[in-house]
Amino acid sequence: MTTLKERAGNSEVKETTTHRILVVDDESSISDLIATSLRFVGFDVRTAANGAQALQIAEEFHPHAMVLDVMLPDLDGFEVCRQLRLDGHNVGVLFLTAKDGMEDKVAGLTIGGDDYMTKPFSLEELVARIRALLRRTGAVEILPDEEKIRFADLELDEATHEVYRAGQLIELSPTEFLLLRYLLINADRVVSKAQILDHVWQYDFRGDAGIVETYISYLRKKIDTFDPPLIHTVRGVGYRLRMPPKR
Amino acid sequence: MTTLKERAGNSEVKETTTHRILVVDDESSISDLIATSLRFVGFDVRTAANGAQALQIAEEFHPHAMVLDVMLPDLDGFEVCRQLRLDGHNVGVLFLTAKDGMEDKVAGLTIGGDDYMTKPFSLEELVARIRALLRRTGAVEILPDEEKIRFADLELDEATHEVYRAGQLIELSPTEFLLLRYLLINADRVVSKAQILDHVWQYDFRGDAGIVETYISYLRKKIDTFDPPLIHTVRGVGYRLRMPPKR
DNA sequence: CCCGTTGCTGGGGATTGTCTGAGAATACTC
DNA sequence: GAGTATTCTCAGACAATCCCCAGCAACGGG
Repeated sequence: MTTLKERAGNSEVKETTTHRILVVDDESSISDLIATSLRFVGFDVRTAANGAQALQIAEEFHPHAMVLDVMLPDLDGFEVCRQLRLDGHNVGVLFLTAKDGMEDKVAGLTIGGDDYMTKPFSLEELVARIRALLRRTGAVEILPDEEKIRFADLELDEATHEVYRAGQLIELSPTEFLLLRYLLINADRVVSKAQILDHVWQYDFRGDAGIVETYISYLRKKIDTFDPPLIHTVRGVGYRLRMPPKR
Repeated sequence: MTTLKERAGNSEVKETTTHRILVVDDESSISDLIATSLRFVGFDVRTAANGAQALQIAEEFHPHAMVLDVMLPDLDGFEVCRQLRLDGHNVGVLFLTAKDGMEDKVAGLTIGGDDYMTKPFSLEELVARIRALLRRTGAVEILPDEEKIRFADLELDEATHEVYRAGQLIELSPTEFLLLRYLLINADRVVSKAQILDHVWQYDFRGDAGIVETYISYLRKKIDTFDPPLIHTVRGVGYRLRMPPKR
């Protein structure tokens, strides 16, 4: 996996106003990864390694949202959440759960505005869900209410999971959808295959970057057979979504 | 008819005006669950863990409706209700009871606009009943009195529990009805199987999400054999009620 | 213009997600 | 208390998707 540092200064859409996010996970590799990613898109992030610490930090930090592993060394994630609510913190929570066993415990996690993801996940998805969470819990009037991303005659709707090109509905597989969203968020900028891999694929993906080429090819077949092609290859660097130079 | 335009965030229909609901249950996990759910659909919620506390809070909070466990550590639910009425509080009550002989007793005691449910229940149903309660007790001119939800040629009537597709009456089992209702409330947006499970099924359901597939299949057989199919699968994400793409 | 490098794309096997029917267990109804 | 409706589990069938590979195309430096 490429380091996230290399991306500094050249990608993602930054938040206009700073929202505070508290990330709680006992594996520092995971919380660092998440924190770096969230910071980079403009959030104000703090991390905690256990439940007690989380409660303590929340007390002074007053996060708008939390990323909370359900499996913590001391209190479990649910308890942390419950205590926060008792203290009157109106905070949206994105729970993280391992993909085994816990699945039944997951019941009840999506009531209210909360949400959950199973590990491993893709960072792109994490950021998208945090945004959705902030939007839902109403803590935020700043984020646009409409969950659509547009570029040229491309339109991607997060709520309905629909994609239109030139007004025409296009069916995409889950991975294709994530990839296109990443390209759209970074419209007009070049993104490297490594960046794409880091954001779109699950963080434990151990294949090579060739897979990105395959999926770019899929996307092109589906959305770029229309007239002005939008997905452009920047040889040796990566890909870029851009309008044809008009004159 | 529930207006869908006032939909907020990514699910449920929010109240236009805030109504105050007091939730009384000695199990904090239950009252938390209920409170979170009610808050999320826009109510102003307070909780109490026993009868005395309930009376005290009611004194200053003046709730429009209450969710009241009949089994409380001190006074029982009926007594709490009686005292409130004596004090001139015109409040609709939704009683909660465990699933044991008590049911008949409760049924006899729910006078006027009151209602009761046996534990465990589904959150979707709870919200529906609170709304019905507010409507009946008249405390509320704000909620629309026509209790119908429509989408395309589908019509669901909350008062009569009837469902029509293309003007034709369709018989649904209780669970099918709740599921369809949830889909209708979230018409046009994707809902995950986990969300459906959390809202439609009883909160103590410990099975896996496969049950949702089964019920979607039942629903399709009953309401989607008509011409434009409305229930659509979004692979890897969930389900969505939508009109046939009209372009 | 040649050739190494990089990117594109079709093929295909493995995996995963979804649908549906059958049947057991439970809850209702008369 | 028998008969019916409903809920829920499970497993097989089917299809979409994921991922790897290999051959070919395009590019660009010498």
